[in-house]
Amino acid sequence: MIEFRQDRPRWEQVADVIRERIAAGVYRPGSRVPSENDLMQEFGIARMTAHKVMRALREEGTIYTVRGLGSFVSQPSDAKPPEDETSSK
Amino acid sequence: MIEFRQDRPRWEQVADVIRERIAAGVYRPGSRVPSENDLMQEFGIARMTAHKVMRALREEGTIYTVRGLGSFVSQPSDAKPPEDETSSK
DNA sequence: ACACATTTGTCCGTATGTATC
DNA sequence: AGATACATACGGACAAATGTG
Repeated sequence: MIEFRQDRPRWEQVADVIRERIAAGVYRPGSRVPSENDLMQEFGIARMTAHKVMRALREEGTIYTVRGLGSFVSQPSDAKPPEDETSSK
Repeated sequence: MIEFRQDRPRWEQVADVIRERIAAGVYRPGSRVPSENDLMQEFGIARMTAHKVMRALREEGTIYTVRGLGSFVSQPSDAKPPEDETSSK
């Protein structure tokens, strides 16, 4: 169990942990990262807080999310799954 | 249609109703209780709320659940049915 | 073997209300 | 007033187990 600092939002601190695990290869490209429910369990946070974590990681391109399935580590070759029809391909 | 009180969670109030019906013999031991879909219809609640109701009743041992089949009233004599492949049949 | 419907398990997206800082 | 955090609640979607045809 991690200790939450008082001077920074919890969702940022949890996002840091996930980011570190990806960098360390604990979660590899294409594999699933913990669900919001998992984060709730592991870090003892509410669902909305866990949701903020995933949204932050998604918006920076670290992960991508499939509704009803889960979130996955982005592939280095395909960091941002495209909402991009103009320049891709 | 029941009236939901504002001071208690809906899933608790629905669980109360199911519990009362079991106590009254409306749903008897071994017989099926309404599915989550049924609860959605009857009480006008969302599926996740219905799911919470069933989880609460399951965790207190009032019912047991078989995925793909439904949930059933626990037998007083057999409150928690084992996964038993050796002696069944 | 296959398709289909039903049901539960699990997932994410979102909104509201409350409390705290 | 605003940001953070929690609990509740609704909605939509995919997966797996079960039973029937």
